[in-house]
Amino acid sequence: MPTRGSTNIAEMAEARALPAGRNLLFLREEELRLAQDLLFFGYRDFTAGADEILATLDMGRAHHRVLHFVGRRPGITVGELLGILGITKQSLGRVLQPLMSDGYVVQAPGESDRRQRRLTLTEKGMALERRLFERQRETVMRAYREAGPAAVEGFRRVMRGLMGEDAQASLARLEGPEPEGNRR
Amino acid sequence: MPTRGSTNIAEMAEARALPAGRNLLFLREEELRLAQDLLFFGYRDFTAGADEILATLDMGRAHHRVLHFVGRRPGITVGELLGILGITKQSLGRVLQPLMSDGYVVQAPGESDRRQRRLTLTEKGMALERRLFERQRETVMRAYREAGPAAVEGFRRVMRGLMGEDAQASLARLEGPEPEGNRR
DNA sequence: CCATTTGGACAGCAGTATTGACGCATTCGC
DNA sequence: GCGAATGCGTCAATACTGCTGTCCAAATGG
Repeated sequence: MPTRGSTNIAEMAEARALPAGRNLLFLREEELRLAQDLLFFGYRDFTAGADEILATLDMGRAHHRVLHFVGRRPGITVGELLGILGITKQSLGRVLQPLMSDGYVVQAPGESDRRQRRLTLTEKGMALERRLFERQRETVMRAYREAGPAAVEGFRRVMRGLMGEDAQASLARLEGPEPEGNRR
Repeated sequence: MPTRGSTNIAEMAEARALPAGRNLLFLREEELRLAQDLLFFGYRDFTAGADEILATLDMGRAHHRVLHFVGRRPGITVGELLGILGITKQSLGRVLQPLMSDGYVVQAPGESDRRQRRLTLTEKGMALERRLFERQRETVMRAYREAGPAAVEGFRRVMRGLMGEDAQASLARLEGPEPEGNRR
């Protein structure tokens, strides 16, 4: 039973014996381990700043996500938001209700379909979203500046590739043009 | 009260009026919004595959992280692990205890300092870690292949930049050489 | 008119993380 | 050698986010 450094994972020893050249068809052991580490640390620290602000308001990341996506798509319906976030109606309800009763978000019936509740940030909601946004801007701006424009483009390409089809579709919709007269 | 596309965030209209050229000193509004979206969707989908496997074993991401870092640093002490994960002793205890009692991880007193509990994966632990690893390899490999080697390098640079100092130090230690005879 | 869609609401459960306090064994420093 | 510091485990209470399941109301659309 191994208890020390070089364990008996055969593949690991094998992978380490390979030359340093990149072989993207067979992702080397160390390359993936590094990707795992980078994503863990990077995502954690990316969210850390906003989390601090949110904690003072008795909110969490889920609240931020709602503020973010409602801010990005004013007039979004509950159903669309659920699709983007990938959570259940009940989970959304628990963060959306407080956001509305605290005056960060307002809802209005859809014009063509009055079952819908179109969500919009209030002035208060925009102010908070902007505060969180500015906090994260510092983090991302520093990373982008240090890495350079070419690296930024590469970062975007890889992150897109990590997404599943659903997320890529959601992102395309977010980036895309505003739907006609907000009628979804 | 705005309910439609162009809200009254003055900066947004201003930013959108700028030419497309990158200005890294002043990160344009849309660039950061995109970064936020990419990180949210990308990280979520990156972890989704492993999460499925973990759910069948009544485990969560926290268990995976322990398996990952103990696998990366066999003989790591509890304190070092706490430093890397950035969580409290209590939180770690709740996932580490089950992992030990289920035979995924074993602990042994340190040789030079017997207060320490050095953690190591068992065969069973290595097998599970590998299974989770292989699942994520598919996701990352696809993203890397589609993006290309240059993009991968850029991705790494940006992710490193997102990390705070502590995380960068932790990562350097993980990537760095095995400490002498495992004596920390 | 009725099935479907959209959304709200209630109850209960699980996983992850927190703070604070206490206890024990071991090691370090003077 | 002895007190202080370190490494670790544990108890209790709490918060946030997600899940499942059930039920209900309003509006839409054949």
